[in-house]
Amino acid sequence: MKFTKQREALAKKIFSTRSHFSAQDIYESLKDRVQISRATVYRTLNLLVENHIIEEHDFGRGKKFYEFILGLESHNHLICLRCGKIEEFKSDLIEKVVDEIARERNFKVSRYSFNVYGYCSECQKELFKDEKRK
Amino acid sequence: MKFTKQREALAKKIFSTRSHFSAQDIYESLKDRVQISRATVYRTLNLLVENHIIEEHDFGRGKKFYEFILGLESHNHLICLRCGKIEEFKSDLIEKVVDEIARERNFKVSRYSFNVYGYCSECQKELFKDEKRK
DNA sequence: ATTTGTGCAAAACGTTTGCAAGGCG
DNA sequence: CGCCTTGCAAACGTTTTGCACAAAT
Repeated sequence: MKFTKQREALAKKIFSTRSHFSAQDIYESLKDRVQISRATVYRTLNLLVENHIIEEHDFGRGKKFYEFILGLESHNHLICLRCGKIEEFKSDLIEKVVDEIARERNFKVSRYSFNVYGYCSECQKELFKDEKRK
Repeated sequence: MKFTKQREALAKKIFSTRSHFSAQDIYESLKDRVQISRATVYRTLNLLVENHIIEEHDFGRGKKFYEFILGLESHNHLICLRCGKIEEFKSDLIEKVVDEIARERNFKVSRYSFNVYGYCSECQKELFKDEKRK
C-alpha cells in the first residue's frame, strides 16, 4: 500500500470532514489543490469502505454518500426531503431489534441502515409559509 | 389519466407479484406478451410510486427495487449479501423509535427504511462449506 | 379534436475499468 | 527495479428525456 499525494490529500479531507459527502464533493474540493482524477477518488473511497474507515450510505438520491466512521459510534439518519440536511441519532432499541430479528431468523448480520425521511423543523416552517402564500 | 394496454399489463403484473422487483424484471416479463418499452415501464413505475401504490427501495445494488404496498402493512427488510434474497419482518418497536425521534427533533416523518444486511441461514451453510474447502 | 401516453434513440448520471505512463518502496 | 497507483477516456448499467407518432377520452 503506497502513500501517494492523492491518498494523502483525500485522507486529510476525510479525516477533517464530519458530515456526509459524495465522491463528487471530494473531487471538487481537492481538484484545484492537488492533481487528482475522479477515478482515483472512486478507487480510494472504495478502499476506505473495504477497510471500514468510512461507511457508504444510500439516501435514495441516486448517488452514494460517505461518512467517516473509524472509532465512532454507529448511528442512524434523519434525511430532510426538502433541504437535504442529514441529522444523526442514536438508539439502543434499534440494536436490540436487530439482535432479536437476527436470532429469530438465524440471520448473520453484517450491517444495517435505518433512515428516516421527512422534513426538518426549519423546512416545516418554510412549507407552512408556502402553504399560506397560495 | 388514460387506461392503456401497457398500463393494464403493468398493473396486473404488479398486483400479482408479492416479491420485490426491478424495472428490468417488469420489462422482461411483459415485453413478449405486450408491446411495451423500457421508457414506459420507468414512467409508469414512477407514477405508481408517487401515488403510493408501490414503494421504491434501494438495497445498495445499483438499481431500484419496487414492491406493491397498497393496503399492506409496512415492514422492514433483511437482505442477504450472498444470494440477494429479501426477507421481510415487522417490528412495533421500530415504529415507536421513529415516533420518539420525530417528537424529539421536531421532524415530520414521511417514511423510513430499515434494512439489515447479512447472510441468510442457507448462505451461512454454504459459506461454512467454502471455508472447509480451503 | 384534444389531450395524454408511447416508442425510439439519445442523453444523462454516477461509477467502473483497460491501458499506458508515472512514481513509491 | 518492480510493482502499485494514477489519469485518461471509454464503457457500463440504470434511469430520464425530447420528439414525433399513436391512441384514449
